Amino acid sequence: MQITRQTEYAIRTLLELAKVPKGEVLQVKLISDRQSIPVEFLKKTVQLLALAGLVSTRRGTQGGIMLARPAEDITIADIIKAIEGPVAINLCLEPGYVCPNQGTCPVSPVLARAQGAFLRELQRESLADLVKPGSDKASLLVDKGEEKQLG
Amino acid sequence: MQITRQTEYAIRTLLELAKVPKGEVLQVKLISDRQSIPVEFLKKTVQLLALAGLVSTRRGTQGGIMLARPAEDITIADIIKAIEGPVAINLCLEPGYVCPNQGTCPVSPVLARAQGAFLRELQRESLADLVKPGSDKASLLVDKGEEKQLG
DNA sequence: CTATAGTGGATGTAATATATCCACTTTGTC
DNA sequence: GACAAAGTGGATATATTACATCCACTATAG
Repeated sequence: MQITRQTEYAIRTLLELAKVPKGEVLQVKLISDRQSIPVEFLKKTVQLLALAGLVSTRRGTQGGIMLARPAEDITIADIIKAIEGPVAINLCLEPGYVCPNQGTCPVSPVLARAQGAFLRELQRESLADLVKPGSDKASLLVDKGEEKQLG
Repeated sequence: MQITRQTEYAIRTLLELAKVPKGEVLQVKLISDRQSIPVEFLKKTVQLLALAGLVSTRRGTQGGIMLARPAEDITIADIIKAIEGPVAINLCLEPGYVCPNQGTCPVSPVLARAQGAFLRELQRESLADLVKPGSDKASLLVDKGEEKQLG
């Protein structure tokens, strides 16, 4: 019930890229230093991001990586999906899965709605929104409180 | 980014309990048969549910387990929490965690909101709602479609 | 041609999820 | 009171996944 550390690395990486003027590249090594991410591991992560079409890469001296599309068009949902594959909060929501309880199971609809709400929320803000200062940091506390209310 | 199988076992177990007349118990063994859950594993699971105050247990012959509170007062969010502990979609949302990037990190607010939306959705329906027939099974397909739209 | 930087495969390690075994306690019934 | 049924709890095993490292390779700017 958590995004993986690799996904978090990916998010932080893309945020770094989003902060850089369009067209410029950043070296993976540099990002790994800034964000304290093991280089070799970050390299793998970047490959997944490239495969998903979120970053493009340039080899050789002066090489590096950059966003493959405008920061306005990338959301955290995209990043999670790039690293972890399609989001499926439970096995029964995985694409192609056929539930043995075909329609009699009342749980999957609920999980599906919750997952939908989750993704919808993540799609509301782009990387561009996130890197521009003065956003809504206060909401963190609010929502954390709500989580506490649960238990 | 998935609930564990154990959590799903727990959900299915509580649904079984919710279907039974109030005050009656079900044996763990019986539930494990009906739901094809390894008995020994289910026993552990039930212990967690009991610890969380979701089921109460009766030992000895004629023993078994039952809901510890009305089915109207139990949601899937409660069950997830009982088995997996407090929901924290990412490390930085875990209770007591202090982010090294204290307030400069734009990600946690977004994740927190998404997680909030997720939990809120799960809290909208109780076990009682789920076991009564004729609910909203159609929404499954709708929300799955939306997930596809993402990729 | 050489240093730089991404590519890709193999491998290792740790953590977690899943499951099993078994000895023990409680309790209803004969 | 003995016995069987049923939950309790600890130890252990296995599988899967997450996380990480190593290294040989390829492309490219200067």
